[in-house]
Amino acid sequence: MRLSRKSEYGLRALLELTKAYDQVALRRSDIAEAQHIPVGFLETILLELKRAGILGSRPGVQGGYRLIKPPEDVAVGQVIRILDGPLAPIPCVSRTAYQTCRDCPYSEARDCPIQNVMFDVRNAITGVLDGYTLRAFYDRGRNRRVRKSSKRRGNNALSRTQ
Amino acid sequence: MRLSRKSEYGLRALLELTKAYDQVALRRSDIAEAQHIPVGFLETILLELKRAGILGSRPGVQGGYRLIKPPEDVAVGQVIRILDGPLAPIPCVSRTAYQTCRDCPYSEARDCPIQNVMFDVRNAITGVLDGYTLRAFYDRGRNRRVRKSSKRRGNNALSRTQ
DNA sequence: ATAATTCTTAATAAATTTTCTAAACAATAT
DNA sequence: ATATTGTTTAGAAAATTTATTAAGAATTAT
Repeated sequence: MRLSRKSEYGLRALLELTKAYDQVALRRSDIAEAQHIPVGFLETILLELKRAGILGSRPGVQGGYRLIKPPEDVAVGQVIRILDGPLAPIPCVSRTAYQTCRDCPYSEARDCPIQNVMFDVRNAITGVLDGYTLRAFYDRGRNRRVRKSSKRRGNNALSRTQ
Repeated sequence: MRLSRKSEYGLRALLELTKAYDQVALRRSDIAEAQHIPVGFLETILLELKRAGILGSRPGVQGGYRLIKPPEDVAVGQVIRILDGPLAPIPCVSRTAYQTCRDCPYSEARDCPIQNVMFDVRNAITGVLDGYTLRAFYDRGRNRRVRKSSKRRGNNALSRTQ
C-alpha cells in the first residue's frame, strides 16, 4: 500500500510545473535540482506524463516542460495511475484496469471476501485522489479536495508541440 | 498501492481458520491445499501471525493452527499491518510507524503537499480496513464493516500453548 | 522410550519490481 | 552551424517480494 518513489517524484515535479503554469517552461534539470530528483529518472517520468497529455515540451534554448492542462483539471489520482498503474489494491476491483485473479476459486466474483474488502478500499482511495486536483495539491492546506470546477479555459497560447 | 501476495495469502488462510474457529486446528498443509498457497510461504505467514498473537499452534497429531482471538476482534487492517507493515502510503503519515522523509524540504511537515494528500488517503484506507473484522470478512456480502461489538468472551477453553 | 506427526527457525535462492544510468538521436532557437 | 534541450531505448543496479530448503524441536500415540 505504498506510494512509489516514481509517483512521489512525479507529483513533486508537478508542484514545480504548477507553480510555473502559464508562465515559463522548466528544464528537467531545473526541476531535478529544485526537488532533488535524479535527473535521469525524472526524464522517464516527465515523458510518461507528456505521453499522457498532461505535459508539453520543447527542445532547445528556452525549452523545457510545461503543464498543458489547467491544474484545476488534473487529479492527483490521474497522475498516480499514469506513473504507477491502477489505484486498486487488486486487479479484480479496478475500474480502469479490471482483471480476474488467476486461480480465483469463486465462480461468482461477488462472493470473494478479498474482493469485497478491497472494493471498499479502492473506493476510499479513489474518493480522495480523484477529487484532489493539482491546484488543491499545490495550495496545500487551503482548499483541500476542490472538485473539478467550471472547466475554465486558460489562455493556452502555446506553440504547436507544447 | 497494491496488496501483496503475502497479505492476500494471510487473509485467505484466516478465512479457513475463521471457519474452523472454536472447532478444530488446521494443519498448514490443509490450509495450503484449500487455498492454493505454496506451503513453504504459508509457513512464514502463519508464524508471523502467531508471533503477533492472532494464531496459536501445536505440533504433532491433531496439531495445527488455530485462531485464538474471536474473529469479531481482529481487523483486516491489523492483519495487513502484521504481514506488510504500515498501511500508510508514506511513512510520514503513519500513526503506527511514523518516520520523517529523508530530505523532506519542508521544515513544518504540515506544509508538505504530499503529506497532506497522503494523510487523507491513509485515513480513507484505515477507515475501511480497521473497521472490517475477520467475522465480517468471512461473512462476505452480509454484515459488511461491522464494528467491534460487545467484546463477547468466547469459550476459550484451549490448552496452554494454543 | 520410540516413532510418527507437525510446527519452528534461519538461511538463502529465485523472481519480480523499482529505481536509476547511459548513450545515441532529434528538434529548436539563434 | 552550433549550442541547447528534449527523446528514445536498452539495460544495469538495487531493493523487495516470493518461495524453497533443510535441520531442528515439540507434541501425541503407541
